[in-house]
Formats: sequence, structure tokens, C-alpha cells
Amino acid sequence: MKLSVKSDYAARAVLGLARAHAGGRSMRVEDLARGQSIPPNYLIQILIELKARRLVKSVRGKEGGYLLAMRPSEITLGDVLRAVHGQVFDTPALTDGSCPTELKQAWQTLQQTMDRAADCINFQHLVEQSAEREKMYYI
Amino acid sequence: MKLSVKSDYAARAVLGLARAHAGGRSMRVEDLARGQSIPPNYLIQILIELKARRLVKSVRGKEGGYLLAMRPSEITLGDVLRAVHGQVFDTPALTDGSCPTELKQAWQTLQQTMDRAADCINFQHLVEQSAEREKMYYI
DNA sequence: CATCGCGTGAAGTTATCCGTGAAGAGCGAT
DNA sequence: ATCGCTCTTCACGGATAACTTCACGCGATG
Repeated sequence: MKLSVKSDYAARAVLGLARAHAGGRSMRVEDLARGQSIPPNYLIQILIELKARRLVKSVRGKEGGYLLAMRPSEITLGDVLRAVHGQVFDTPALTDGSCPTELKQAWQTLQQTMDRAADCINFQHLVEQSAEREKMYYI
Repeated sequence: MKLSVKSDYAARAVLGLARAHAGGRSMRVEDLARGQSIPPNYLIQILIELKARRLVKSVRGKEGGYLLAMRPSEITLGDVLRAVHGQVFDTPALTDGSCPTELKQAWQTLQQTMDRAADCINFQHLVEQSAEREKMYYI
């Protein structure tokens, strides 16, 4: 089961915006892309999906850009994954009539486990981790 | 994050062999494929991967076929997933130098969660579940 | 109205998944 | 030894999704 780079890009983007969230200023796609090493044109599409899920919002025109639509503590990794893929965890087995029931239950167990784990990780926490590391370097 | 049908097929195949494990007799690919609604030629490839990981073994010639290489209770869903894909959970982010450290840690957390969850589900358990359901129908 | 940056669709290029087919190799029976 | 059964292996091809880039339109600001 492999995660696409898209998920990673999306998470990096939200993390980048979360770091800038304190300032309250918007961030240009170009700068965000450069800061996180994401192909700019691809990032735009990802941001649109994040925006559709109300995780981020955009401001047009000069001085425009992107910013988080809510506080970093309210956004989880699960939200981001659900925004770019339909679900955190998916398998054709669950909708396949020829898959034995007991196996379906096993897949569902995994699904729930993933969902819960992904929803436990929020971006406030991630930002604090990096701040923590900065402090250690400082000492 | 989507699981391929291959994982599902592999799990079904092992489940099918686990059910037949009590008899100690081998199962032909054809029969296993028909019983689990798996394309026969595709199942062959999957079985070879399972064999490489020592989860199943094969017998050639007449009266040949496949059977489990160990007891159903010793085979977990995690083993099967690792056999057909490299790992239970994988993401390019972990090997990407431009992915922020704190995000990598988050992915690793998910990875560990998945691994543990998948290793908690063994096929003895799954077979017992189906037996349980049979009994309920009988009543 | 000029400039800057988002918005959108399309196009193309890989990669991977999924499945098929045919020829090769071991085992048992006749 | 030969033949039939079954696994083994390799190679191919279509379909689908992932990834990336390009070109142009729209909105806001000054």
C-alpha cells in the first residue's frame, strides 16, 4: 500500500501554511512551492482541492495568496488525506461482492485504525515539533 | 491511499488455503482461483510471491498444488501484504530529502500503526470467524 | 488600465496495475 | 522412457491512474 507523492505535497503545503499562520499574512503559491520543493503548477491543483474541503482559503489580486482556513490545531493529517484522495484508506475489496465477509471485516478494521491514527495528528502539533527542534539547535 | 486488488487476492488465496489446511491436502491453482473468484493466471504470480516469502509451498506433478507453509495462526495479514508489496505502508516522503523532518515522523507513526494493526490479524482468527458464522446459520 | 497572482482546463508523459499467453521443468503413472 | 498433470517463468499489452507542464482567463489593487 503506497501513498502517492500528492499526499506528501499536500501535507507539506499545509505545514508550510501552518508555520505562517501566526503572522496572518497570505503566502504566494510560488513561494510556498519553492519553500517545500513542490512543482508549482502541480501545487496549484492540490491547493484547489484543499480549498474545496475548506482547509485553506485564497486571496486574489496583488498581495494575494493562500492561508489556512482554520487554526492549525483543527486540521489533521486525516483531513488532508481525505481532501486529496477520497478516503484515508481504501480498498476495492470492500465493494467487491466476491470478497469473503470475514476478510472485509479485517479490511475495515485496518481502515478504522488508519482513520483514527491520521486524525490524531494535527498540524499545531507538527509545527510545535519543529519549533522544539529549533530550540535544541539554539542550545 | 488505495490498496490494490492484488492485496485482496493474496489475502483471499491465503484464506482459502487456510480453510483447507486442516485436511493437509494441497489445492490446485485452478480450484483456488475459482473458489475465490480470482483470475487464474494472475493468481499464479501472486502465489509465487507468497511462496518466495515462505508463506505457502507448492507440490508439483499430479496431485500437486499449493498449501500453507505454516499454521494459519502464524500467518498475519501483515505478512501477506509485505509479500505482495514491499511493505504494509509506504510513502515516497520517507526517502525524500526535501520532506520536513516532523512530517516524516508523522508518516512513520502511521506506518507503525498500520504494521501493528496488520500483524494483529492472523488467518486462524479469520477462519474461526467464518466457522462461527456457519454455526449461526445452522441455528 | 496595467500588473500581479489566483483559477481552470487541457494536454502529455510516465508509471503501475491488471490480466493473458506460451514455453519450460518437475513429479507420478502407465 | 514417455506421457499427462501441475507448477514455474518470462514476456507482453491494454487500461488506468499519477504526475507534470502549459496556456490563457479572471479578480483585485493602485
